[in-house]
Amino acid sequence: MLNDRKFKILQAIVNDYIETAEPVGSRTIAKKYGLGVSSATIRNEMSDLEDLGLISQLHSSSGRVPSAKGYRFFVDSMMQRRALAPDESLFLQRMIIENIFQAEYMMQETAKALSRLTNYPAIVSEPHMKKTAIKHVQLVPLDEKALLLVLVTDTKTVKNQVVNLSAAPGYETLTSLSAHLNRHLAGLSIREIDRERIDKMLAEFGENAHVLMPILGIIADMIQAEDDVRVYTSGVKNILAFPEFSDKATAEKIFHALEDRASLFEILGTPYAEATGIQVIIGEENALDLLKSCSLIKANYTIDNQGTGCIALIGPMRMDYAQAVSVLSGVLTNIRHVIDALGLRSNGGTD
Amino acid sequence: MLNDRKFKILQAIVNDYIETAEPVGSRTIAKKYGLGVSSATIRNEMSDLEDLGLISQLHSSSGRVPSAKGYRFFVDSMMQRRALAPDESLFLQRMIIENIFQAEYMMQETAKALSRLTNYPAIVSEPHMKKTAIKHVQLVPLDEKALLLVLVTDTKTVKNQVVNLSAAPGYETLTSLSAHLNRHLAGLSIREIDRERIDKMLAEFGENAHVLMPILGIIADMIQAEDDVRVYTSGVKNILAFPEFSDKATAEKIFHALEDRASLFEILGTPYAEATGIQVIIGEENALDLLKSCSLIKANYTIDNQGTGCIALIGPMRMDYAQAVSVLSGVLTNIRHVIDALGLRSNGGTD
DNA sequence: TGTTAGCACTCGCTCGTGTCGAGTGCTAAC
DNA sequence: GTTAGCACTCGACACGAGCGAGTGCTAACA
Repeated sequence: MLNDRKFKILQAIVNDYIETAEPVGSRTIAKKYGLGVSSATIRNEMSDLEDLGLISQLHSSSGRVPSAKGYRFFVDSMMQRRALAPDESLFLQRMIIENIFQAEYMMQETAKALSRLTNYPAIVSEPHMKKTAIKHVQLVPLDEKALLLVLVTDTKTVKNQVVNLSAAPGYETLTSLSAHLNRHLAGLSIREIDRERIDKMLAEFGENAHVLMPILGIIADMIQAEDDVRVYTSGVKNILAFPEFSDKATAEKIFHALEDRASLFEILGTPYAEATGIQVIIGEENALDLLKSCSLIKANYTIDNQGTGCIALIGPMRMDYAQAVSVLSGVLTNIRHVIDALGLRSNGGTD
Repeated sequence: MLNDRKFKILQAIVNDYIETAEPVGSRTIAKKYGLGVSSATIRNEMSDLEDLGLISQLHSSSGRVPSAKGYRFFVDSMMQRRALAPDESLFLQRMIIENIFQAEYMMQETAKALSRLTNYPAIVSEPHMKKTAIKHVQLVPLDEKALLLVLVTDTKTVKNQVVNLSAAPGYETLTSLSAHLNRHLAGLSIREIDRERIDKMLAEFGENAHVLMPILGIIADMIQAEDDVRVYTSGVKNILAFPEFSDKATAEKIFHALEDRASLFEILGTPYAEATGIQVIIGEENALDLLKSCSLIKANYTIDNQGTGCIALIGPMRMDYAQAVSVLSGVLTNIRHVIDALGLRSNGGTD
């Protein structure tokens, strides 16, 4: 499609513009990217590239800027996947070690790592768990009027909540009630707890039957909350560093969108389970108006039978795609390691 | 010190400048704040106010702007404490109800409420717990190679962590080990767990002695983490809305400071336990260079025998002190209610 | 036929100038 | 003590000239 020289010129324009955020002129290319031809020749080639819609001018005597189509071509055909630098790998490895036993912080930490390494805002969503099941329930004494309910789910997350009662049973009683609860509930999802089972449990609870219903209600709430997908961001302030967002109104809009749960899901797109690998969505390709001047780099990861989560980076169209893609890919590998270590059977898309 | 008319003029200048962020001229005051005198008279009075250092001019023909001294006088002598609006009270009350049983989210929610109600960035730090004691320990089975350790402290926070072992004991064993742990550890702080006690426990653990040391190590870590004071922010993006921070470099510096734990503590100031009531720190009165052009409104709250936490709002010097102070005061009352309800014996400073 | 030097042209950027208006300080009159 | 009037200051804004980076076109050259 493009001869070698046009290819190199387009590459030079994209790279230079990513680096400087200034329109790139023919002389700059001739001097800085030594192709062995004069600026006049480059001008002719640039004119052709413009006819192809790969670059464009802001006004009739300015340098050229890559168009969305140009970025697309760059990403698809000439971007060199960069290997992670040693310190980047180290950073990610350390993150695994620190987080492998704390699944609940992992997503937040992943977002932090992404934005730290790339200086772009990062979004990470938890996998959508289709039907969380109870793995273990434990009642822990607190004081005369309260006990603590600890719930472990099959997704290895742990939740706890204080249960206030007019009179809480003592330690021994709670231990035996915990045993009853586990025998009945372990392995069940919330829908499987039917009338019949509750009746049986009420009978076993005997004089403590009055504590059962509040507990079941709280368990239901907890699982409900667990079924809600959480979503984390990090490094949002980095957008202030990009000249394309120097307009305060734009910056504030993006800040706002990245603070709001609903719009975060809009950005990630639903259903986002379909695609595998790392997707690069450039400018106008974004569904959201707000992001038409941004690029989004995202990837899905899947936990078998439990659903798909999403990690993403947002930047200006002029973002460093090579870096962003390689860091995202490294983080994706990390997530898979952690999921495997936790025994959750990862099925994350290859890239 | 000031005659009645000067008083009113200064008040008008401060109020108008807080509202508009534009230097206030004599005609504006004459027209908008009908004092019954002409602009010329007001000009004479303004000249006197400037001699007193209460207001100043940006250049020789601009309107007047309150000086730091002027704001100080305003706050000390003429600010009218505003009552909370019904919807604000409602908002705060609902927040209590939703959070009273989730002490760990309370601080984050408090910060959110503060910034939501005032549109200023908010900072909330947890009280510094001097010596967290163990209230209850529970071991919960997970699978063949792991168990869950749940720790309840005397501050009513609950922590849990997965303990990985080569072979984890079964349910009955864990129940009896939990009982041993509680008998020995309940009521102790980490320093009180001495060699002698550990030896006794090792003896009681019998064939399961090998799990004790990892568990004690993790408990120590948890309490250590609990002794670390956490600090939360909310609404930082609001600074973008103030013209005084329209300079992107300034905005970014503040963003940065409000993201960094260490600088947050610098902002709150240590030791911050001394003062009671709501403090208003204006411009240059701030110790930190970064905040010399900002104002800080803060208050401490104390939990008996456990230490002091801090809540604060940051804004431009031209901030709405009356609103900020009343909202902060309302939130302070809220915190005391929650602390009382949790049985933590509040001792928060009156204001 | 492809490449290059030269040149006219475009257009954003910067800087100086002029005008406008909000605001002040001073003075004289009430 | 208060006010009207007036000269003065100075930032904001608009306008125009000059500059320079960059382009497109053309003619000459290898």
